[in-house]
Amino acid sequence: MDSVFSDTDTSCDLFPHTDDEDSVRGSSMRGASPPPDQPQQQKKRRRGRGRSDVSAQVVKKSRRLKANDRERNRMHNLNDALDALRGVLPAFPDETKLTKIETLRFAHNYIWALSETIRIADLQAGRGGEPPPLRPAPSPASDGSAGRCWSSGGSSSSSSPAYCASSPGSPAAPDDLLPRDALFGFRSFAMGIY
DNA sequence: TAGGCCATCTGGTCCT
DNA sequence: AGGACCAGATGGCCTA
Repeated sequence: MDSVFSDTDTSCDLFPHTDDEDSVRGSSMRGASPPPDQPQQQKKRRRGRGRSDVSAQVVKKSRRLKANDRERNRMHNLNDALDALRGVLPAFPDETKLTKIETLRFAHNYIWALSETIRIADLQAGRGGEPPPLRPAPSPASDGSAGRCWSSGGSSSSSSPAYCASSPGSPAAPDDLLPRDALFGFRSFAMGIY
């Protein structure tokens, strides 16, 4: 049973990457490591059946090249998905592109912030009272790599960030909902700067 | 120049 | 068996 995000081929559906062009057949190789010329192995083998060894090597090499091509394409799909994710995150027009890790962390925090906004709005609509306290942010530390800034400040759970003043809206267009300062504050917050 | 980020290659492992 | 996924290695580019 694959989840909605089950990989394997869904990414290809969402972000069809024309691998034919941009994975320049075989040797685009920017930082490609030089072919691991296995010298000692070359010298060692070659007893007896030379011919079948050669053909086996040819087969092996062509399999490797195909695998390289697939891997390249897979990474391109991954990057396309990352670009799509960047596209729905709030960003200033003149801002430099988020790195991969920044994009993931930002998205993680952004989702949390939006869900908090919705939760608070629902609660307020329900009883018309004071805004409930924010729940603690999900600790990215649990995912292993992120989050050195999250718990350090401790400001996130007590003081209501600026974005909470806005009404919940489409995640696709938070720029429209937030004043620039609030957006910056929110973004800094969501990026883990606070 | 060091450090960060990235693209690519590669071999291993898991899955279908 | 072949493909997808993953992590390590390598080298290029860019910026402080």
